[in-house]
Amino acid sequence: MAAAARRAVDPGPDPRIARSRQVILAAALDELGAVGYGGFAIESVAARAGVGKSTIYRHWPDKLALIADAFETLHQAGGPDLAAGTAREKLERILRHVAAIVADSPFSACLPALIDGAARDRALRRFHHRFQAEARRPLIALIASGIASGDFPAALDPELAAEALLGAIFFRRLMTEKAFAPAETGALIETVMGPRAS
Amino acid sequence: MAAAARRAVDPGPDPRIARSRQVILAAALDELGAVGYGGFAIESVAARAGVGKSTIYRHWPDKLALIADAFETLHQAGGPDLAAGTAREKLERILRHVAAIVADSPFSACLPALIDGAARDRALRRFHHRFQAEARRPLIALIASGIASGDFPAALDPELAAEALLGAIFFRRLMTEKAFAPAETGALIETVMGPRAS
DNA sequence: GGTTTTTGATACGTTGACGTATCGCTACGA
DNA sequence: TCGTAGCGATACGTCAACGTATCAAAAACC
Repeated sequence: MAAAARRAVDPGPDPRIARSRQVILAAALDELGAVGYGGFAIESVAARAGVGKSTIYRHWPDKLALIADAFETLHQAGGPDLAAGTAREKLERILRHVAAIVADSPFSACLPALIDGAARDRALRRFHHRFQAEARRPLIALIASGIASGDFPAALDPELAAEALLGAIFFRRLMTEKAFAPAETGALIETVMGPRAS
Repeated sequence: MAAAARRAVDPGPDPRIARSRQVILAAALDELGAVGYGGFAIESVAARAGVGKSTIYRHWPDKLALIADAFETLHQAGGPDLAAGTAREKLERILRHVAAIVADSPFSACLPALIDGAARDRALRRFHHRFQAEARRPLIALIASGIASGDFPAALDPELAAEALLGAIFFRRLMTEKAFAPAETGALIETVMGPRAS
């Protein structure tokens, strides 16, 4: 019980552990972006991280566990401020943020690997879908409230509109060679949500 | 020159060759759908096809060549008839067709593998982008002509509208658990293209 | 300063896939 | 009917990654 008691009191047993986990997870994300889900290799992660292979196996039981943990680190919250402005202005702020992340970020780099992994692994698929559903909930709510306040056309279906807006951004990233630029956000909103009420 | 002369006269040198290629390509597509780009294994394709591994290497130099050929077979042309109807009706016919294919087809099954492969292999990426650009050209043209004829709002950007429509369908397939149903096509069009002019 | 824990290096056996080679068999084609 | 060309099966050597085990050095802790 001495160890348990000490652990209950002591918050950080050894800084080396946290440091190892952190650098390994970062390297694992690099690996996923570079070679994808199917090409992921523990020995390559160890090399990227500048770490012994044994250190990885001390912290994760196997490859799949590390991949799952790495994908989870991808999702730090924190979008733009939504306090001020009209519904349309808030919408534009959200979509610019999404466009920037989808165009260039660790998330963007790992997106093909995430989609592929979700197609192969049931647990990863559930995680992927669950997270995406949460991520677009505020957008749907914003559109719905914008409809209620008369900022957007009443004929709009909030979910479909959100999927069309996000869909355009993701479609560009995944199916074309030119990612969606933040500067196109205004035009996209005008196309999907109708012209700005003057 | 004797062989060349005979080949110029003889259309089908040996039916076994065509048959082998065909069954192997079909098995390769199955494999891509099942295990993806990174998990693709020639020996597994041979087993799926009920064919000796040596037969595959007789027809393709290596794994990547077979993968590339398999992806190309994915793209048979032939959309819906676009002769009759209003622009809106034609649009709905196209999108229903796309939705059906994206929801369930060999293309749909291989889509994650294609996206992942395009992220890893430069040649595959060029092929993917090129084909997708060709595939959405008629849709963009239809939207543009619909705008010109007054069937769609003049404020619409045809390319952005096409990306929003297709984007919603692909987004559903790749980022959510519920694929886009053909029955939702009408609502999607109303949301993105504005309410039906009465 | 001495003990304990984590770490990096390295070696190990195993597995699975690559791509090659060989060899009867069989189906095609004349 | 006979020669040829494509075929399936199988064995082969190679390689890369898996996950395990061991051990001395370094860092953290007290």
